[in-house]
Formats: sequence, structure tokens, C-alpha cells
Amino acid sequence: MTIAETIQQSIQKALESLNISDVSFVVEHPSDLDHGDYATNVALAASKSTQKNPREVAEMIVNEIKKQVIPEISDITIAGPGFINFTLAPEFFNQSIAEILDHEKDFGNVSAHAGKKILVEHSSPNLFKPFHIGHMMNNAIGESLTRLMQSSGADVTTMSFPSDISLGIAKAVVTATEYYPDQESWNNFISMPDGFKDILISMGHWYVSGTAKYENDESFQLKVKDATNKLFNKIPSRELEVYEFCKKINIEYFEEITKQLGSHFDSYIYESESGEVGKKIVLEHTPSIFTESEGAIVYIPDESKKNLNTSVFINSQGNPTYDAKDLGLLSMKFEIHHPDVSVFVTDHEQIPHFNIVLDAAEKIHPEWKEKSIHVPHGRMSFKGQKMSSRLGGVPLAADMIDAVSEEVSEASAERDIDEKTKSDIAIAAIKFSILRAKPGMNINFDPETSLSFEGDSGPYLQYTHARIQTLIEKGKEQGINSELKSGVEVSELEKIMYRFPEVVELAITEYAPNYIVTYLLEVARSFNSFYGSHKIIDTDNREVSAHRIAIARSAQIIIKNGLWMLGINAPDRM
RNA sequence: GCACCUGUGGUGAAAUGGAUAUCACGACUGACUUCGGAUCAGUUAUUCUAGGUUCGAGUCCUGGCAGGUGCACCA
Repeated sequence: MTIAETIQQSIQKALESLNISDVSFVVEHPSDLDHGDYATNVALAASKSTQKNPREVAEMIVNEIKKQVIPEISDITIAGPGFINFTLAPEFFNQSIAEILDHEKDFGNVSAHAGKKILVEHSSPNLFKPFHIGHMMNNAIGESLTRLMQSSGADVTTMSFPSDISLGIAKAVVTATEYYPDQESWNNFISMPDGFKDILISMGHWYVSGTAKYENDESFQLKVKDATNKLFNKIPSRELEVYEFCKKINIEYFEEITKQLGSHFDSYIYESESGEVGKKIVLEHTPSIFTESEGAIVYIPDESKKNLNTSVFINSQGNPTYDAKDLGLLSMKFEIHHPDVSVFVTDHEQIPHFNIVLDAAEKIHPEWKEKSIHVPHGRMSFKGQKMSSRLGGVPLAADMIDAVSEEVSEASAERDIDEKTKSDIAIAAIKFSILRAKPGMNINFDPETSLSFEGDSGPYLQYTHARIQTLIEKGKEQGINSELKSGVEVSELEKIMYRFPEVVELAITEYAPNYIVTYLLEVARSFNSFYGSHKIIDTDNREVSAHRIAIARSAQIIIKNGLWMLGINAPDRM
């Protein structure tokens, strides 16, 4: 039983002996540590039914609780409008430090989803749009959610849903065949030296210029229509050949960059596959759920659902739109992986789209909606420029990492840091600025504050971790190793460290990594304050010094584990 | 037009319906000083607005205002 549950029970007992019933109350951490370690609003909640003033009720309850013996509690006070505050005994904190040191890597793992199967889909790329900073945002959140789910005791499968077929892609393919009309010029193009990245960039250009040309060029439109047919139906042709090649190198690139960002994908479902499945499902449920309209097949939501619009699932050409593709995806996810919870991360502009798809899906298979968790994310702006992949000119993820890494080099010129660490710091800076805000919010990446070792930043957390590492090593040199001593004054740091698993649990149930970020900052700040006011390595007072090293080591474990949950590495030296 | 999301110090963010709205950056006072670039105390807010529910509202409800996004054959 946790200490919070113990307190909860003791209050319940007190209420029973006072004959007060039907009161709902909470036991929580007060916002201010001066108010103790736990607080309850029970007296405020009970004041109405007892017709007494809250402080009076509080006094009665406290008297009852004091009759029970709870060794972990050293003090109970009444404060403010009638809150009852509990202060924990020093032994409790020593015990919790011992627990952190003992569990080490596992500290923070909880059992919120023990025994469950969870599927996480994120970082879904578009084959002709290179991995840009929007994908990076999606990846940061998706990867962190993946790791949080792993920390929840679940069996986690990760997947990505590459957009490999669409009208837009056909436009890009036709544009490519216009640039390189015959086999020879195409072969020259793809074999050019250092071609990999150039090809990817060209693909992005084809996508953008193809979209623009389609607007008002009728002969181009006809070609695209023809190509769409060839691609959807896999008819052997130059278009299909160009397409297959581009698809292959884009997936290779995708795996490379997501690996650099710390992600791994267990499986892929392609839009070209889910489109077929989706189309079949839609046809099977027409006209019962879907309706024919102007040659297309559409979904018309119930009139009571004002926030949903009618949407086309199969266009008049007979091809599935992205609504049908996502419907097919849902069905495949459940058929292949049988998840208890299916999490997926997308840009927030897709919220209305998924509301429609899930509404239709619910009518086909209620669990498809019930078990799905849609986590939308906002957009990242960079130097004030809003990104929009359609318009081009979007910073690529790789370029951004390179640019930030360079800034790291400049900022730490006098320190000898290897390339891997530099990239760890750069990625930490970027991921931190994304994950500190709750998912769904737009964020503004400012390289200057994001790279600062002071203030709220990823590198600040990494730096705190690395500094503790040298402290511990320095202690070892002096023959002082981490060892707890009783009777040492309890620090503020200790009063927040034991809460880590609770924070993890909250982040998991809310699908919100930002709780971890906020908490880690609190730990780091609190450690720095501890560090500033206590001499940690102290050869004149070896026992207290050993105790403080134990505390520092605990903070280091929490920072490391927490950063891991954010998808951020914590180097020992930087 | 309809729908969804967001509005918190100069800036960027935080706050399961709880106590004096928290933190960082910047600016301004002052203390202390370097186990790795600290740390500590203070100044900087009508939480967009008008009502409502509640013992208690930044948080929930209703109406405004402002910004973002989405509304059928693109994804």
C-alpha cells in the first residue's frame, strides 16, 4: 500500500468514527512544500453535510487520525480554509532513496497498462515530401509516447503508415517523367555522385511543382489521371518504375533519420494496402452506412452531430480517398495486432478528419473507435516562419539537426566533445522544446534559449546529469561512496524525488509527455539548489558526504530515466 | 456561414476544481561566491471579456471578442 493510500484509509476511518458519510475527498500533494507532503480537502467537503465550519470539522478529523498510529507521518496540521496537511517522517525519505538506488533503471516504471497490448503509430512519412520539421515534431511526441507506454508495463508495438499512393504522388511522378523522359536520362540522374540526398530534394520539388502545374494545365491533368490509374493498379510502366524507385530510397532515408532520432518501427502498413482494404469495407457497407452521391461514395453523419461534415470515401474515379485509407488502416491495425489500446499521432489539422473516420468506424466495429487514442500535435515555427509543406521552403529535419549541432560546437568550443554527444545535445534541445508543451499546442523553436545550459532546456537537464556523474566519480577518488545515514536533515529534493512514479503514471494516462518535462525541471532545479547550499564531497564529514552522494545519485537516476522517456539521451560527459 | 482548437507577467511555458496563480529567459535591486557553466532574497499579472455553477474557478457551463485550423471527390 502506498503512503497516499494509507492516509486515505486513515481519513476514511476517522470519518466512520465521527459518523460522517457520503463525502468525496482527495489526498494530494499541496502545491507548496511548506504545506507538507500530502494534504486533504476532506474537511471542506464535509463542512456542508455536517453544518459546521471547515476548520472545526478538520480538528475533529485530525483528533481521530491521531488516535491511529502511522509511523510514516511525523506531523499533521490544519491550515488555510480547512486543509489538513501531513508531513512525512525522515525515515520515509531515506527509505524512498534506498528504493530509487535499488531499482535504478526500473525506477519510474509503473503498472498502469500491465498485461495490455498497445500499438503506437507515429512519424508517418509522405513518400514525396522529405522528412521535415513537422515530422520531427510528430516523431518526438510519438517516440516519447512509445517509451511511456513501455514504462507502463504494456507490450508495445510501433508502426508507421507511409503515404505511398495518392493523387499528389501521381503528380510528382508525372513531373519526374517529364524531366527525365527516357530511360537514359533517368539512369543518369539516379546514378549521379552523392545522389541520395539530391534525389530526395528533387522529389520534394516534383511534388510541389506537380501540385502547382495541375491547377491549370489540362494535358498535365490527363497524364496524371493516367498515371494514377497505373499506380493504383500496379500496371507496368515508366511511371510505376520511377515510383517504385522513389519509394525504396525514401523508406531507406526514413529509417536512417528516425534511427538518428532514437526511433525504431516494428512494422509498416502502407496507404496502398490500406486503401484497398478501406475500399472493400466501404463497398460492403454501402448503402447501409455509406451513400452514393454524384458518382462518389460518401459518408453522411447523423444530423445530431453538428461537428461532423459529409466526406468522400471513394471518389468518382473509383479510388479510395484518405478517409477510406484511414478506415482501412483502422481495420488492419486491429486485425493484425489486436491492440487493447491503439495510439496514433498526427498534425492537429487532421482532427476533423479523424472524427469523421472514427464516427463511421464505430458503426462498423465499435472497438475501432473505443480503443483508439488520437494524439494531435501542433506546428513548429522556426525563426518566425510558419511551415507548410505544400508551399515548399520547409526546413528539413536533417538540416535543422545539423544547424543546431553546429551551434553546439560553437557554444562548447573549448570543451572536447565527440560528434555523437553533439548530436545528442542538439536532439535534446529540439525534442525538449517540442515536449515541454502539452501535445496539440503550437511551438516556437528558438535555438538560443533551447541550447542554453541555464534555464529550461534539454541541455540543462543533460548538463545536470553529467555534473552529477563527475561528482560521483570525484567522491570515489576520495573513497566516499553512496551510503545512506539516518538523522540527516531532509532536503526539498528528497521531498519531490519519490513522486516520480506518480508523475509517470499521470503522463501515461493523459498521453502527455510534458508532465515528465515539468517534473524533471523541478528535480534539476531542486538539485542545483541542493548543490549550491551543501558541500557534497566533504572529506571532513565522510558519512554525511556519502549520504549526499546517495541523494545526488538518486537525482541522476531520475533525470536519466525521465529523459529516456522523452527519447533523449543523457551522456555522462558533455 | 458552421464546426473544432487556443487565449495566463515584456517573452516562452506550467498549474487531477483547491491555499498567496508556478517556472525559466530578459530587465531592475541586493547577498554570496567558483565540487562543471552556481546559488539565494526582492521588483515585474485585473489568467481576453460579461455573466453563471461551486464552500472554492485560470480550470466547468452560457454569451461575446481575438488568433489558428477544418468544412465532398488533395492528403
